[in-house]
Amino acid sequence: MSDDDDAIAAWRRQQYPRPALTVDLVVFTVLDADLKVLLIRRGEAPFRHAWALPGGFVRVGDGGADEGEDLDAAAHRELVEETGLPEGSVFLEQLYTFGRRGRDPRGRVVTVAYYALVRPDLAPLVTAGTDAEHAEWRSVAHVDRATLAFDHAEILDTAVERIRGKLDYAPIAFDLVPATFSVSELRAVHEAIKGEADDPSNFRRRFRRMVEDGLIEQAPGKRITGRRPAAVYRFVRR
Amino acid sequence: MSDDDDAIAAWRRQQYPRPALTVDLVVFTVLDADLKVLLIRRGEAPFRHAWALPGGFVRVGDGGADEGEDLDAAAHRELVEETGLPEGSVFLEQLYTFGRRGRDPRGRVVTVAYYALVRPDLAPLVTAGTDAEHAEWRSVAHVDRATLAFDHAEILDTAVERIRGKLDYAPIAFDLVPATFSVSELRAVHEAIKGEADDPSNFRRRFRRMVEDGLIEQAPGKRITGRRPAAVYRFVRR
DNA sequence: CCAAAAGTGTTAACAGTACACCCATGG
DNA sequence: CCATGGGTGTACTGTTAACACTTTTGG
Repeated sequence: MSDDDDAIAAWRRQQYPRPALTVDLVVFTVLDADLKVLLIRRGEAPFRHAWALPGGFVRVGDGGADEGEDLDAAAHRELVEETGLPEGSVFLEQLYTFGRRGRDPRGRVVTVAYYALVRPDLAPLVTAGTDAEHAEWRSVAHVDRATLAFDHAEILDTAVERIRGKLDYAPIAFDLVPATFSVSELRAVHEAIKGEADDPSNFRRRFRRMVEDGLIEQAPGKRITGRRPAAVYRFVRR
Repeated sequence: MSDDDDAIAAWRRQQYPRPALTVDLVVFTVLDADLKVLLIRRGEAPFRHAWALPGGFVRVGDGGADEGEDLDAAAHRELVEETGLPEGSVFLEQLYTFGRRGRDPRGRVVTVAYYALVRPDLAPLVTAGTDAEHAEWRSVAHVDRATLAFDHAEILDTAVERIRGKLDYAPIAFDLVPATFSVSELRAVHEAIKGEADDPSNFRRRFRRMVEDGLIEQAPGKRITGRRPAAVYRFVRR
């Protein structure tokens, strides 16, 4: 294929200007029936000392032997670096790509945003990690959009919109509860994401339907809360 | 902000390797009750003579006075360049970003894919344009995925999946019919996208509800088809 | 008159909403 | 014994799927 090789060589000589490429992560969890997002306090300019989403540059390779990493791999790597959570324990999906010029004062930086869902039993491990002093779970409702670095307010709002929409037709709530959960724990997740109360009785019917459909199965034991113990269930992965 | 300026200068000297950045377009229309996608026959290596999605490089700027263009602007520009259709006559939305290493033999190229919806009365103008000989509307059902350039088969399938999903909750079908349309014309669009028949009577009921909700209003005149003439309607933009 | 599409109507099944009510437990 | 959340039931409403039927046109 010397035809191709020629074209490739010519193309490399041409050297169009290229943007820097990053991935940013919107990492959610639900704690105390409240939707939280993981924010990092920046240690360096620009936006030094401001709160920002975790993220970093995509390893792109040198165009030769080093081929770099896939976008998804970059997102996974950043997730592990910033949270310390084991690979595979967290739901991760591409959200949207933000490339407005001027969104980064350092120059043209395009970012591929991902969102992640962390189970609440893993959430405390994140802020207990090596980056303890500058990573924090913050209530999505109370985050001050105006002080977030870059265009991260827009990214955050896009991610919230996405999980609100997906909640109705995709089983994402199961990534925000422990491996076993009670009916009201799952309902609390729905309420935290939607931001409004959900009739316990009606939610229970939808829950029962999922059991009948084999999406959920009952697990042994009971959840002891100080009130009446609740049955616990687990999500059936397929 | 000399703190920022220092950081910016230091960052520019660092010069991480950067990927090339393109936008690719999945341009849909519906002709003869069949979902079509616009394909281009490539004139240059790699994948010379293969069919591909239209697209091109994002103008990124030189990091100085030239700031380049936004991603959406790049997609709009490519759309105009490749279809010749007037700005604003076509629905355009970001789809997904594909950045698998090895997806382009020339090196690391990340592409932000967009999808577009072209009204059928405008569709013939596209293939009649200056690029007439190498742009073609092809039936989505019959496109040979295996011979498409790059990872464009994957991009196409992602776009089809997207519009199938959105059809149920977003008014995208109105971007695939002329300014005025009959009930069965709109139904034909739904059927073309879903790929299955839709009960005419039940579709009519949903249609009537949209009229009652003010989403659609009746337009003067009738659609003469050779059979019984049908009432025509128009979408009410809000 | 016949084929075909426009257009109307009916039914049963199902899913969502609102609400009343009983049950089990810790304090 | 009582406050609280777990858990059950029910009446009402709206939506969907399936299908029978009438109307209007061109050939």
